[in-house]
Parts: sequence; structure tokens; C-alpha cells
Amino acid sequence: MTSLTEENYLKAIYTLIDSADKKASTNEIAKRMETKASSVTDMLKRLNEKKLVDYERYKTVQITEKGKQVAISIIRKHRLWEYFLVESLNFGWDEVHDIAEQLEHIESVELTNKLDEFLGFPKFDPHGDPIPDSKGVFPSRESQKLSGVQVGLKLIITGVEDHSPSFLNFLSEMAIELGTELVLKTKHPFDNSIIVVNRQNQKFTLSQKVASNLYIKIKNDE
Amino acid sequence: MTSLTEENYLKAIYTLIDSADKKASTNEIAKRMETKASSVTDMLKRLNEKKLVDYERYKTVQITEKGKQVAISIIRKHRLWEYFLVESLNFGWDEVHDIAEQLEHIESVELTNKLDEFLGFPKFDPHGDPIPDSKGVFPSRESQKLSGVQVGLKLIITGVEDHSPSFLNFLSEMAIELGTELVLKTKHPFDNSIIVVNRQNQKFTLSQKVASNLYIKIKNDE
DNA sequence: ATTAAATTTTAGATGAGTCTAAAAATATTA
DNA sequence: TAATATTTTTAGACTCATCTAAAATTTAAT
Repeated sequence: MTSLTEENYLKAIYTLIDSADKKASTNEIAKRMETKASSVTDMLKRLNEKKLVDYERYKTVQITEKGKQVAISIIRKHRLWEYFLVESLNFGWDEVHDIAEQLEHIESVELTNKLDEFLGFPKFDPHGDPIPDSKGVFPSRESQKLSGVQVGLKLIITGVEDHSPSFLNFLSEMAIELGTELVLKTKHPFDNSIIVVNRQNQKFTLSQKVASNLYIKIKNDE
Repeated sequence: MTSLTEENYLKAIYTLIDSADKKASTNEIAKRMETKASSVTDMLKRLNEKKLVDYERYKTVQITEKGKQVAISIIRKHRLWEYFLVESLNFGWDEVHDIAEQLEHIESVELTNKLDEFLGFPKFDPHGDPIPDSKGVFPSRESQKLSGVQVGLKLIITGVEDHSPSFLNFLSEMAIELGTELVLKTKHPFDNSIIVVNRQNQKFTLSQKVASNLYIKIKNDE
């Protein structure tokens, strides 16, 4: 049995180790969990007892296979619920994170799988993040960051790196959402900002920071 | 802010006081919460502090208006989620209680109201229990217990009093569910058992206990 | 290689929620 | 009404998750 708090720690540790390639130090975990390092140490001992992480004092943490499965299950639930909130209940994609943080801890494999089926087995959530299937396997994203693309290509927005409401709001204001089609017009090497054009022929300047927080797929001409 | 545990206590106290007309004694609450009387006393002090109940030591508890609103909100969420699980996700009506016990604590008024809207503002949950609206008002049930009905009448099952899986399972075996039409044939005064006939002309004997756990509506002949 | 700085861990406390065992108050019954 | 039984409350202890402050360890820098 994993408690709600343990689940949140495992999710944070998994995300640090596997998604980002930062190493999961006590301080990194504390920052992500918005708690103190001493609390993290206590929890790491408990998780180690339960064989959910491999932990030795003063060394960085490794997540075990068992711990990874728990983390992936939470992520699966989080993303399925986000999809439900946006697609079925008409929430905006910038409003669903906090609610999904609660729903992700509902315990019932059958519920998760029936929800998945109800939604039509979606592969990506409203932020473009991949949804692992019932066996814990992620679909491949087939996309790259906007900041690494050549001028002139036609692109489709497929996801975001930064999920903060402020960033998502900013995108909304420029009418950028999942599936939006853009053409990359210019790159300014001096500050790494770029200029994109949408289908309505409106031009937008995006900073390096924005561009590196957007995932895109290159669109083949029809 | 009310914690998950506080919410569960309030729900139990509200159900004891308002639904059943038992008075909410420490022991009654302890039994319903499957905990010890001493734990109940501790919690009553906390709830009293927060003005969610009126409590004086050695006296029976009263729930405040504030506490009642919290309890009704939990009940509303519980029944909406049960409706969702049965109608949208195709769970059986005997499988949804434990999952709804978890979902009822998800905190977001907007979520609850959007779910309500998505489901088409249902008035009764899959067990026939009334769903309070967003203002906390219950629809009237317009039904009575099977045990109090005269012989010869055509009836429709509208709800159950006992929600235990064993009882719901028992009903399933006799093909009795919400909306099932029955005619009351005989009443045996000696043990208060009754005989009913369904539309397939099958006869069933129901004990007093079963009959008093079924809500029905009398059907007017077309 | 010592010293200084940063990170990590322990020690001890706190709060929520629970428990057991014993004491206090209320209710029942002879 | 006095004795007994039942109910309810207190007292003290436990677990989970957290905190602050101080100690231990590792890393970086002179």
C-alpha cells in the first residue's frame, strides 16, 4: 500500500530521473516537492524500506522497478483525467492540472482502464504529453522542440514543456494551442528569438525561452 | 478547510441525524465509522472548534448549518460520481460504492457542476437515491418502502435502503434492478414475507427484511 | 591538503488521527 | 434511592508526515 504522499514523492523522483536527466538529489526532490530536505531524507528511508527506491545515506537515489511502476501508474491516471476534463467536461487545458493532481490518486485499476476505454484510448493528453497504456508503455512522441527547427518549415504544435498556468495563458493569448499550424519564418541568432506565422497570416515573435518550451511536429506538404 | 477524515465524520453524522432519525450518539457514530468511541470524542471536539457541529461533552451531537452544507456537498459528489461510473463507464451498480467513496472528496466546485451538466443533471443515482443540486436542495423521492404496500398493486423499483454489495448481489440474482416492474401478489402476516411477480410471470418470495430495504413507486395503469 | 561551502542527515518537536485502558458521567433497574 | 450497567470521556502512547536547529559528510576552492 502506498500512501498519497509516497505516491507524490515517487512521481517527483521518477520525473527527475527519467524525464529530465537531472539526478535525484535530496535538494532537487525537496525543491520539486516544495518541502524541506530533512523531510525528504525521512521519506527516502521509508521508500527504501518498502523497496520503492534504492537509497543509501549521502548518495543520490535510484528508483526501483517497483517504484517506477507506481510512478507510471500515477502519471497514466493524471493524464487520462486531464484528457477527460478537457474533452468531456470542456475545461480549458490551463485549468485542469490541480484537479488532475487529486484525481491521479484514486485507487482502482478497473476505473482507470474503463476511463481509458471511454475516452477512446488517447495517446497524448491535452498538453501533448504521452499517456502510458495499461501495461505502463509510453507511446513515442515523434516530435521535437521548436527551438531546434530550421527556417521555412510548416509545423504543428504537439505539446509543451512548461506546464505553468502563466505559460499556458500566454499561449492562449496568441491563439496557440495543440494542433495549431505555424510556419517558421525567421531566426534571430542574436537573441535566439524566432518569428512564426499562423494560418491567418499573423506574425508572432517568440523568445528563445518560449520556443524551447514548445514541442512541434514537422508537417509534410500535402 | 475540512480534511478527508472530517468530511467522512460529517457525512456519517448528517446521515444519522437527517436521513435515519436515530440520534447521533458517540457510539452510533463510532459504529458507522468503524472506529472507537474515544476517537469519535476527539473528532467531535475538533469539529466543534470549527463550528461544524454543536457538541457538549456527554450530550448528543447536533450538526450545524455549516456542517450540513459540507455533508450535502459530499453526498452530491458521491451520487454524481456513482451515476457517472454506471452510466458512462458501464460499471455495475453494485461495484461503484468504494470508488465513489474516494471520488467524493475531490475538491473543486467547478468540477462537480461540470460533471453534473455533462451527465444531464440527473435527479437520482443508480441506487435511486436523490442527488442534491448545486444549491444543496434534494429532489423529492415520491416513493415508499415495498414493505408498506397493499396487495394487488403494480410497482416500480426506485431505490434501495441497504447498499451493501451482498444485498445488491442478491437483487441481481433475482433480476431486480432500478425500474423493474413487479406486482405484489400475497402478504404472509405470519412472517411478513411477500410474494411478487415480475413481467416474465416469475414468482419470488421476499422476506420482510428484503421488502423493507426496497423503495418502490406505485404504477398507475395505462 | 586544509579550509570553506554546500549538501545531507540526525535529533527532537509538533499536529492529525488513531488506539487501549482506566476514570467519569449518565442511564437503568431492582 | 442505591447499585449496576452502559456510555462517554480522559490520559497516555503510537504512526505518518512535517518542521527547525544542529551535526555529519561530501564537494569545491584556495
